[in-house]
Amino acid sequence: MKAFYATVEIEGFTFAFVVADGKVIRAKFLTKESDEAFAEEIEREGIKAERNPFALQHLVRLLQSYASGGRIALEKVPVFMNGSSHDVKVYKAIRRLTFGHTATYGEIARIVGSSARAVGRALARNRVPLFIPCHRVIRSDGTLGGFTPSVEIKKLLLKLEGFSL
DNA sequence: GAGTCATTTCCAC
DNA sequence: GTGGAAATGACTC
Repeated sequence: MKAFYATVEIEGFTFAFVVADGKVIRAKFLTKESDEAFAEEIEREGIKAERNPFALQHLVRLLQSYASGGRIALEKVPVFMNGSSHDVKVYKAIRRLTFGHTATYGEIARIVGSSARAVGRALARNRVPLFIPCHRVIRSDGTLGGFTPSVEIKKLLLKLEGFSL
């Protein structure tokens, strides 16, 4: 598969994403690893990704304005969802959450007919964070819950969307 | 199967 | 109201 990748700085974190066939197939906040390491990780999955911010400049701009506080509907960007049918149901439910809205794990669970615990597991495996806005899913007691790789990122993203934490 | 979770809910204090 | 335990369901090994 032929794919392109690019990175964007969001609030001091590097966000890398891979696009193939006009869809985002993989995204990740890089905490420790370099973007080269990210490219290698992608390649191990059988995807040859070439760094080409120019080809992806539309998305790069979108992310940059999101990073500077713009109301960008990232959940509208086409993504490739892989995972079990349960995972995909969870992802679809979450993509209905628009900018500035949140839901609890339990609410998502009721929509897809599973349990809060299972929703958390599905989100932990989310391959396209931000585009599937898993940071908008919080715990019912008002605390954040978890985030991979770091809740600090979840906190930042929610702050970007206007929540005071 | 047993063990692992990015949770929730219920029931004693 | 708080704290702990049980229920929970999908997943991995």
